[in-house]
Amino acid sequence: MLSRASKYAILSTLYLAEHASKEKKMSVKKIADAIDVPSPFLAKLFQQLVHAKIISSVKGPNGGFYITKKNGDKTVCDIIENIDGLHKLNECFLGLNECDGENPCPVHFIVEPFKKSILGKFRDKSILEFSKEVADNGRFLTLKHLDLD
Amino acid sequence: MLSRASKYAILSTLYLAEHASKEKKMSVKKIADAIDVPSPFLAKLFQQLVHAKIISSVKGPNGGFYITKKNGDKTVCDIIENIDGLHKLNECFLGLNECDGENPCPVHFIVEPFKKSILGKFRDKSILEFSKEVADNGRFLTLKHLDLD
DNA sequence: ATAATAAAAGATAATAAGGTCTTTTTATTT
DNA sequence: AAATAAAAAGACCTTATTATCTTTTATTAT
Ligand code: FES
Ligand code: FES
Repeated sequence: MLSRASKYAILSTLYLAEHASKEKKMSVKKIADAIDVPSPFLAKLFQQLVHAKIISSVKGPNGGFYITKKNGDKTVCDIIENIDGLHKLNECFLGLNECDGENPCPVHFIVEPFKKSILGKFRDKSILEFSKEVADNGRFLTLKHLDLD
Repeated sequence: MLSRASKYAILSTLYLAEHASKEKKMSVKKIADAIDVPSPFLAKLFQQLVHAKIISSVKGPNGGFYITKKNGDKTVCDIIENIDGLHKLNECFLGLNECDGENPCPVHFIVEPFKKSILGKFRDKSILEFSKEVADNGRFLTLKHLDLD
């Protein structure tokens, strides 16, 4: 449904929201290591996100990426829109050209509410709210295999 | 979530279930044309499905593919399992290595019930039942752009 | 000013997914 | 028996995605 690129971008942005700030910027390398994402690839993705004003960046020593209040109002939806395009969230589960009630596939009426629900969450919650939720629940959104024992 | 290959395989098999029988076998070409799927690609997919005894085939003149009662008891789940592998239906929506309640991502509790529900449908309904449902509702499961006016 | 640091930009490479083509085998019809 | 039709098998090509590398530019600390 989402490309790996979008997933990387989402996880990394949430990580950034939780761990960086204007005062404590973070380099791609650090973030990439933390959540186990290929760092040159992430660099590309972050470029796009800066362009879309979803995150901020400063070059040079002590530079790096961070998230301002204003950035934080952006949504996961905005990330997806900029990396994959929103249509990726609205495709028919079985690949029909149109996903709607007019000529629905056999699972449409299961898929439709799910899509509505997830799109809603991605659109209505800001990135900061998402990241707060993650932190409050003590979650680690990393691709690294963690041994949590 | 599902690869295009799986989607093609599912749509084509449902088409086959509705339109072919031991007495009226169908060639790849015909099916591919009907639902607008690349025919050599479909041929490959059908090979795998025959191997997995999900559909049947006979070579030579008036040969082709068809579905027996026994085939018809197979499920969409079986198709997915043979083309993509079932794990494709159980991945984390945001790409985490494990999708479970232990370290869930922010959308896990929306995704989880959806996955359960769709997996249930794919596992409990036979291909014949699915295809009957499609026929009864007068649906066309094709990738061709239909002008339904 | 200079050196160092980190992002931006763009070119390039590797891999995987999707798609096609050719030859072989098997069954059917004439 | 010969011709033909269709699937099986496998090699091959194309495109998109994922990933990396190199150069340039901006910023900061010395
Ligand atoms: S038509 Fe297939 S999911 Fe909506
Ligand atoms: S952990 Fe992300 S969907 Fe289950």
